[in-house]
Amino acid sequence: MALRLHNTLTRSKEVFTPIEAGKVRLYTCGPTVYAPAHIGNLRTYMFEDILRRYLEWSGYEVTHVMNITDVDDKTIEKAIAEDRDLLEMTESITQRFERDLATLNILPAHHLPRATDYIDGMIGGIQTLLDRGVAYTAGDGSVFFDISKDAGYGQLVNIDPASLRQGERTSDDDYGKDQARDFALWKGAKPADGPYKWSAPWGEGRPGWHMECSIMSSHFLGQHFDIHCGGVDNIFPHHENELAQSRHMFDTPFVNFWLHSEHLIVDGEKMSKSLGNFYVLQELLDRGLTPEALRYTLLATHYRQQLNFTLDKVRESQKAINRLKELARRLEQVPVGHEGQTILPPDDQWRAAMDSDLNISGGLGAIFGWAKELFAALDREALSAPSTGDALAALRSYDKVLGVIFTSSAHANKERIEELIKQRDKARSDRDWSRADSLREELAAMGVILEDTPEGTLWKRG
RNA sequence: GGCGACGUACCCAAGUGGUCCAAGGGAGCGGUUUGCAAAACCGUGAUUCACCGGUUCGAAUCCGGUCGUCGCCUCCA
Repeated sequence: MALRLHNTLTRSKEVFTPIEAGKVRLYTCGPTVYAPAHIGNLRTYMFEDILRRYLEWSGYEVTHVMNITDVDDKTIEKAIAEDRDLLEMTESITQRFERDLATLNILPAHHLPRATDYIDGMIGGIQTLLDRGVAYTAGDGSVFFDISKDAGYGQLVNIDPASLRQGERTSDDDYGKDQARDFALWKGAKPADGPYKWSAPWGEGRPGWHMECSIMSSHFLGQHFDIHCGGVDNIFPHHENELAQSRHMFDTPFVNFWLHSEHLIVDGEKMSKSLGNFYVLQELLDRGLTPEALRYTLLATHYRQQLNFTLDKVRESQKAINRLKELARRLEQVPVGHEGQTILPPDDQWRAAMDSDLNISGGLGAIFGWAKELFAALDREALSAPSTGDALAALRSYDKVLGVIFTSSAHANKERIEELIKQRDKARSDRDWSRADSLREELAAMGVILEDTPEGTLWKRG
């Protein structure tokens, strides 16, 4: 059985074979740091996290690079509007971004290069394209890539290059393109850019937004690497252009697998600021939703399917996670040496599902089906000690990918909650049921659900 | 207009030619358990996979058509 991934380049599932045995070089498109990430952005990073974790779970050594776009129209515009230094602003947003990922238990990339640190490399790349005759300078100091020189142009997005050149939107562009969809490798400096410009042989300005990914990916991963990811909106023009320029800058194939995640929509509609259904992580946490429940919600829908994000779905996710956490707790209590039946973990089912283009629903189905058997055996006190150990180990193993069961996220109000529970336990031992019940209601109002067990009172978030 | 995805029980969702008279999660109902709960367990849920037609011994799964939903094509994950 082998891992198969859907390659946008061929629009089909292909068996994944790394360039270098046992190792995977992975590049994922990171954020443009002009505003905090919204839940839709985070969906894509969650998909990439599952991809990376599953590759690692399968035994690959992964090198993961994510770019930080810290110079483009939006970042410059915002810095100037707020009268802040560009790098100071982008750095603070980048740090918030990293905190958001950590909150959701998304593994940080091994390298997080900032575009502004690689401008010299980008200038060198553009020079190569000029030298090779596939790029040209425009009157204002800009440099454009000539797509008519690229026979493969349009392959990723699946459109005929001829139709692109007949595009009717040519005149929209401020820069002097002489062909419809030629794209900017370098943007000549404009007054609106303020101090944010760099010197190049053909004039002052800044890199076009596709160039950074070619240069930074090749810097860390080589000119030919395994997987490049992003959201579907990146397919065109960003990745198409990145592929075109890389193909001509480098003398090797560029990327073997292009993977793209579908968008997240909210309550059935596209998320947008104008519709007012625009969620940022912190707002969701402020509503009392837990990081684990949000993580589960974002990972439980297959990455090539639109994810309809609703608050109900997050609540369902919380319950699903609670079930697995409860299973772990029960397994930990089985006495050593206990006799009983053997129940094997569903490793084959889990692997078969995940190997099929990361079929997470199938994988979760396997885990929950197995969980049901374990609970039934545990209730009958009929699970053998070896099976218990295997089950716990398997649960920990699956959670290396899922990242929602054995988490120890800091809970707000934890001390207050535990104090109230202590008072209630006292009331219960005094058989003061009305006081015990009112304390339980008070805790319920805080979103805390109690479980009285022979081993004491447990609590969890609802 | 071009490109693409999708339509499976009350909701979410896997399954892509027979082992499916269709996984799993959530909600519901009845029962066990519990001081009461919670959690867990037992039982209960689609004779059916948007609709119509076709291929086949056999289709949720393949082909054609119809209807519907959504996305990309412009900055956007």
